[in-house]
Amino acid sequence: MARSFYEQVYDVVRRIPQGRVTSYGRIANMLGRPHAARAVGYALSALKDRRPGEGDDVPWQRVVNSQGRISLPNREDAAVRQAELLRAEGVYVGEDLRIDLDRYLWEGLHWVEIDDIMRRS
DNA sequence: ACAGTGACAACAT
DNA sequence: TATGTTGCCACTG
Repeated sequence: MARSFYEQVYDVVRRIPQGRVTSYGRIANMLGRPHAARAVGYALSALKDRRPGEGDDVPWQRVVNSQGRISLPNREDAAVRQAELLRAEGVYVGEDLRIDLDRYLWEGLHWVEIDDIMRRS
């Protein structure tokens, strides 16, 4: 059976370089689901109740919305934590939790890598 | 099977 | 710019 959408999302996120960020929508596009941005956010949200030892290597803090803003409505504490994690790896995050995409945006994977993730790996 | 849920995004005001 | 609205989606009881 093919990998679940969530697993594919985690695989992509794991490949975001340290100090760079990308958006929910871009990840959805990379996986061939241009309209599944919301589901990507849902997948990352699911990490919060992961079982011990799994999902620890998913750098979820490197995913922001299309405007370059940290998107965690009704979760101020988590938003602040995400900002701190990003600053810790060299990304400038303003007081308004905004990030300059022209400077930190990760363009994404090459199709060969995408194919690898989609199939199996 | 089906309605509800959200860490989205594009568009309209 | 700042909200509000609408379309979309994978996953869950």
